[in-house]
Amino acid sequence: MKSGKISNNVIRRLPRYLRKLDELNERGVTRISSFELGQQLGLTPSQIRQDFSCFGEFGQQGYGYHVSTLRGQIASILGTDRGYRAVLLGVGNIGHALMDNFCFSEWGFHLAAAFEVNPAIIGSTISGVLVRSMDELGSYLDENHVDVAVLAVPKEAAIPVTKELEAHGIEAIWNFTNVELTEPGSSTLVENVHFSDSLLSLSYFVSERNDERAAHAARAARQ
Amino acid sequence: MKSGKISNNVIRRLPRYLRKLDELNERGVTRISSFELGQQLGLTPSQIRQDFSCFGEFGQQGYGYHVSTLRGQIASILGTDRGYRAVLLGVGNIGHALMDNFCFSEWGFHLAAAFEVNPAIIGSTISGVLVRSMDELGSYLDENHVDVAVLAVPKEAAIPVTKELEAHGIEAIWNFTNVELTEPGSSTLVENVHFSDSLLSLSYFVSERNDERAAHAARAARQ
DNA sequence: TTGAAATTGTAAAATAGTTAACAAGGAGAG
DNA sequence: CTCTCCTTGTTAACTATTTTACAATTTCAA
Repeated sequence: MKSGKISNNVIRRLPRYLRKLDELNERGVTRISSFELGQQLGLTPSQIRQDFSCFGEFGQQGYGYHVSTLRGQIASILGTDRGYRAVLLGVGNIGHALMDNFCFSEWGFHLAAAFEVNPAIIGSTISGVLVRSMDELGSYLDENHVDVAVLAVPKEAAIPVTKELEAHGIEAIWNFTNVELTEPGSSTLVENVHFSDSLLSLSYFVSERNDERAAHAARAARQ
Repeated sequence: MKSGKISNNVIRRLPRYLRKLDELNERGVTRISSFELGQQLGLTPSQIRQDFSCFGEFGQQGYGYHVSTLRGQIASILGTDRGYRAVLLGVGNIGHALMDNFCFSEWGFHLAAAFEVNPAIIGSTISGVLVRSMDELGSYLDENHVDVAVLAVPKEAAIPVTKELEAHGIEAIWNFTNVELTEPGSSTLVENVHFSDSLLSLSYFVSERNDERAAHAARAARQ
């Protein structure tokens, strides 16, 4: 078992492993080798073994990995058994969609409250979660332990709301705004979901493929 | 200027550069050095210069980079000036939120149509885009050139809809479902927006921090 | 019970990515 | 116009990540 700091790349692969293991579980697969897991995920078997070995010895020689056991171990590494509490800031389209569709509890999170400025929806309950006034945010955070804030407010509100969150002890933000929250000095953990970054990457790969095809066609035409 | 394949890491940083340059533009900043850009993004100046140098020489010695020129060059590298056409599959919460809130045109995309199975919303127009029946998908794709499909259907529909998209010539998918679409054999470009992966990574980092604190507290108590 | 086949965990090698260092050239003050 | 300072692009050194290779161990068929 490797010790010391685990690399970011490894961490980012863990949720993918978890997702695949869930799928295998559902399909009734009880054991899997690093070779087959690699095939299904497009990774090399050694990378998978190397990744797992950062955290312990989860497999068995000559057998492979027991799917549901491994699933549990990865889930635990990711902290899904710690019962983290979250609050949602901003019940606009995205916030609302998260409340309706995203199953926080599936990943061990409890969405305890939501906060909005629009009086039309303050006081309503969405998917079992009460929407409170943004004015109550500070006092709520003072009185309740919250591990993660889900930031889904409009662009303009992102910085002021973040400041208030930090002032009331929030140390982790799941950021759905397009704003770069990561401040040089700050120790707050920020995880960004930047839709536009994702689409732009795809745009690059599409362009690259188109360019390659055009170049190929041009070469063919010249001969 | 470097030649050959550009690394994935570089591509993933380009949208962040673009975002920062847009912000600088709005603030009226006209020039910036790699040093200052690095400060603001938490990257080293050499990495920034190295990244840009993959695509050409955009700076000027003794001066730095001209913000709006550089912005345009990166936007062009990412393909935002190619007028890609997109269609949306699934007008549920996420799909609807994308139509209302995500500004496709800001990134050079044109959202040409949306497709749904729910008869209650088929025929309606959302943010200027007509919602069509999913039954029309195949014929629409045969008659209209589409570069990217935005997949926001329920989990169960992800695979069949993807198969139909591919059967009608779609080669790039922006995937909002929690399903792993990347098939070993397929050449379709898939860009995933897996909310749960993102939250789980954050969960890991929160857990890591908590563990470090607990260990620190235990060490302090022992003395 | 035995032995071939399978599969892990890890050390070492190979590859990839990041940072440091610096020559070259332009900006800007006087 | 000249001189100093600034900042780039790029090469080389360094660091990190991935892959290869293999001893150790277990499974499973006969």
